[in-house]
Amino acid sequence: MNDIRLIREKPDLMRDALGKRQMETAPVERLLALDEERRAKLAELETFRAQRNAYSKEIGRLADAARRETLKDQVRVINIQIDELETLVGELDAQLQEALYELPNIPDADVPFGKDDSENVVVKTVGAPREFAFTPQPHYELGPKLGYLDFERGVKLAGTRFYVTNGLLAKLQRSLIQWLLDHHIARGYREFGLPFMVKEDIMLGAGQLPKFRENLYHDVERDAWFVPTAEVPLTGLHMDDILDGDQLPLNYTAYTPCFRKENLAAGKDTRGIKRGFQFDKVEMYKYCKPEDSENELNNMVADIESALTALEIPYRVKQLCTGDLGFGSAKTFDLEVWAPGINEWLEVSSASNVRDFQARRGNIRFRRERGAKPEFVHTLNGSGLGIPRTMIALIENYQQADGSLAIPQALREYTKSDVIR
RNA sequence: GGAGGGGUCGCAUAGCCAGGUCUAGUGCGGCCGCCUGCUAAGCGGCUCUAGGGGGUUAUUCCUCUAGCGCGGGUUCAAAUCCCGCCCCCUCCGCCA
Repeated sequence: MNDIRLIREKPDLMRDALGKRQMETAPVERLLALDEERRAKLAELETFRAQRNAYSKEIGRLADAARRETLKDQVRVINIQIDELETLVGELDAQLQEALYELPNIPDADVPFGKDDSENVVVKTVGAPREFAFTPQPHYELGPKLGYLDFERGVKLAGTRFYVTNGLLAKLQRSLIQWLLDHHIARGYREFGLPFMVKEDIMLGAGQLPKFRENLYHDVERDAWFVPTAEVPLTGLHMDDILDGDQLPLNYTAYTPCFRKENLAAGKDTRGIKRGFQFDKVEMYKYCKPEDSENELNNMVADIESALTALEIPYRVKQLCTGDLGFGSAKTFDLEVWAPGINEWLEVSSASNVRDFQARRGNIRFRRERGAKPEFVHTLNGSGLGIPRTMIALIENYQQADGSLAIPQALREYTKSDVIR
């Protein structure tokens, strides 16, 4: 959510941001009109309330019964006005809120302009794709051949877009999660074990609702929503808090499964384990001071890169252009790994500086020092990493001519073996 | 699932039964000042959040509104009375 005062005072910033994102600017005009009307009515309402407070106080003091009754009558009249105005202001508030929710974050000045994902910019490519002496197989053939990846039983248990792993592949996946967490912890992140369901107001505060309602699983009886990413509970941790400025930045990491309803047509995008209704992810998250967020985004990207480097898989870093930037993000880098079997770059991480967009909505603030006014923190999030796609990269990059898989050096401590066959 | 107790300005508490100087008191903590070789003590003052209006527009300032777990209701007026919900504690029952 953007700052209404900023939009009020500098509407061109918002119009410009929408233009860069290839979006209509009409919502800004509607918002400005709403805001002006709301403030006018609010002033009116508050004047009446001040009047009522004064009269009520006087009634309490008056000894004369007749005069008391006269004043009571006057307040009753005022109360009719107040009721009307309260209803009106309430409606305007709701509309304003809704209008604010519809406006995306303002892209940073250094985000390249572009109309869509075709204009994202590859910032760097690290590691050359491995040369194979044989034709590398896609993971969805290799896995089942090894007997450790079972699509049929996934469907049997939970329907389309689910799968089952077993044996060494299941262990490799668990090892990967554990290694990633330990890797981040060693670089200064604190691990969290989180609920995989959250209440609706946490979803709202994290910005998943109302926008992504149709993509979320939830229990209608209990106000419990399955998390689509650990970013949601990690944001929720400090909602309505006023953090101590000295403690910032806070670097958090957590493993959770992620649940997303995405009704895609069957095809290239849903083949294999690339896009399930449930997937595992290790998430990274930062709360920091506004002046530090740009640098912290670079730090986070470096942290993700160090994981990919240690896993020894070729990757590239892409900066998203204005037209492809996520709704809440001011600046985003995607990290993609090379998958030689399916022959494509796979997004395993997306690291974003959200600035105060999420903090304002979730009311997450900090105080620079005792007595100072609370300010909104900046938040950043990034995957570190998405597990299924990283698994695809591991399986396809580490496959050997005999159909077995080598285990990356970094993970052997966890898997207690160096090959899967 | 049943019975009882509780949720108040950072922390601890008072206020609620008997609605109105509650502008929510007190203690602790914290900040500023005074006093004092130093420290401590003592004395005085200050202490939350959000929003609106006015004045300057760089900050300071003046004023109003709202907030006592959340949401409704009664009333001229609600921390206080009524209804619903949430959370915490104790005990009983059930259960992995």
